[in-house]
Amino acid sequence: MTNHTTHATISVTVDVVLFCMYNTTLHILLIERKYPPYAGAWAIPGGFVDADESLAHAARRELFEETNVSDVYIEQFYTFGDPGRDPRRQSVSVAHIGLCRTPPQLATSDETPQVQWHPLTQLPPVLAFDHHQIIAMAWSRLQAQLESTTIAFELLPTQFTIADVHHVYQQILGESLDFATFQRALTATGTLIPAPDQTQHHFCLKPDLGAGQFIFRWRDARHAIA
Amino acid sequence: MTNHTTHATISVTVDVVLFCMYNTTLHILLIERKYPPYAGAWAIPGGFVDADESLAHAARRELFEETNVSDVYIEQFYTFGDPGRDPRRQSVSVAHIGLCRTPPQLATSDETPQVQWHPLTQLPPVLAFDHHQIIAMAWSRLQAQLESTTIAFELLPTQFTIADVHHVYQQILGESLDFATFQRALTATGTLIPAPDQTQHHFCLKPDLGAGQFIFRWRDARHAIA
DNA sequence: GCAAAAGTGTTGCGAGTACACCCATGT
DNA sequence: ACATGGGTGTACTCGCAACACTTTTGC
Repeated sequence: MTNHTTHATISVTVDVVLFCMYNTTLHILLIERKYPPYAGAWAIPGGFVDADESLAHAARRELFEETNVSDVYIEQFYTFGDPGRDPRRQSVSVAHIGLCRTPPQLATSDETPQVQWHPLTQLPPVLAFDHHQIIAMAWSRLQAQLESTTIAFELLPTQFTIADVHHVYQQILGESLDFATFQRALTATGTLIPAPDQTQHHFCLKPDLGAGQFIFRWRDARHAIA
Repeated sequence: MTNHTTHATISVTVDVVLFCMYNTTLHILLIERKYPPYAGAWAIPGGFVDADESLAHAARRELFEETNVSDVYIEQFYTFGDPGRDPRRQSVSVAHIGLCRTPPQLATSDETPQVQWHPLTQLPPVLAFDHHQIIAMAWSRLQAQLESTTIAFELLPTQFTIADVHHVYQQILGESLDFATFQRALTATGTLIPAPDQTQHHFCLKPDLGAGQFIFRWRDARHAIA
C-alpha cells in the first residue's frame, strides 16, 4: 500500500460456479468458449470487473450477460492468481459460489454458443483454465458450510418440506443420511417456521437470521466430510 | 473471460494480518503509514502484486519489505474489492492470514517509520482503509479453522508442550478451556508424536499430514464459537 | 368413489458415546 | 510445572422402528 513505483498490470476477473438442483441431482452451469484460448472447451461463467463495480456485482452481471441467469445467491470463496493460469496475460480471478432455487431459463449469446447444466459427478474431462480446481474447491467449501450456515436453502424454494432439505444435503455431501436424525437436527436449530399460506408439511426459514444462528449439529456428518 | 473490449484498470494488492504470540497473548503486526491517504494511521502490511508473481509470494514479499519478517505461514482468506475502499483508485486486496512462531526481529524501512505488535483486543480505534474489517474477518476465520486444521501450531515452535497448545487455543478463542478435556481431545487426534531430541513433555506434529487428517472434536468449543 | 400406496413429519427407545469435573500419580 | 490416567455422572447422539397423518395413485 505504500509502494509508489509502477507495478504490474493485472486483469481482475470474477468467475461463478453456479449450483442448482436439476432433475433431483446437483448440477453446475457451464458455457462453451467461443474464442481462444481454450476455444470449444467448457468453462464456468465469468469476466472482467468493470469500473466502480463491486466484486459481487461483477459476478452477477457476468452471469447474467453470459447465461441470462439472474436473481441468484452469490458468495465469494477464493481468489486464484497463479502466474500462467491465463496464457494471455496475468490475471486474478475472484471465484464465487452461486446458488439458484429452480433451474432458470437459459439463453445463449453471441459470445457463448452453448450454456448447459452438467451433473457435478460427471463433468467434462477438460475445462478451460484452472476451472477444474475452482469447481472442486467450490464444492468442498459448499460442503463445509452446511453445518454452520443456511446456504443449502438457497437451492430450495422459499417454502419447502424437510424431506426436500434432506435431499439437498444428501446431494451436496454425496452420501445418504438417516432421515429421522436429520429431521431432529434440523428442527433443533430453531430456524424453521411453518409456511404461512401452504398446506401442511411446508416450512420456511425464519426471516432476518443473523450469522452464526444456524448450527446444524450432527456428529457423523462431520465424520464423513473429513 | 470472453470479453474482448477494454476494461477497468484495477490495482491488485495483497495484505497480511500477521498473528503472533507476544508476551503470552495474541498480537497482530501493524505499521504506521507515512504517506496519504491515511498518513499517520496504523495499517496492516501489504502492497502491490508484481509481474509474474503468485499471490502468496506477493504477500510474503511485501511483509518482508515492510517489516523484515520472513518465514511465516501464509494463507489467503478473502478478497476485498468494494469501490471506494481506496480513495485513490479502484483496488482489490487479496487478504491473507499470516502466522509466525516467535516474535521475529522487526525493522522499519524508509516507507514504514513504525512497525509494532498490537494486542488483538486493544487495537487502535482507527485503522487505514477497511483494515478493521479485514482484521475482524481474519480472526474469525482463524477461530473457525481451529477444529479442522493444524493452523494453530504455526504459532508455536516446532516442539511444544500440550500446555502450550492449550494456551494458544485459549488465546485464539478468547475463553478458557478445561485442560484435561483439551489434552484428551488433542491426543485423540493422533497427530502428535514425542519430540525426538528434547527432554520430556515435548511433542511435535506428525510430518506430512494431509488435509482433513486433523479433527479436533470438542462440543463445547463449538458452542462457544457460535 | 374407495382403497391401497406413497410421502411426510413425529415420537420412543436403547446402546453407545462425549463431555465436564475432580483428583491422584509420576516425572 | 507438566503429562497422564481413573472415575463418575450427566447429557447427548444416532440409528432403528413404529406411528399418525396427508396426498397421490390405481382400480
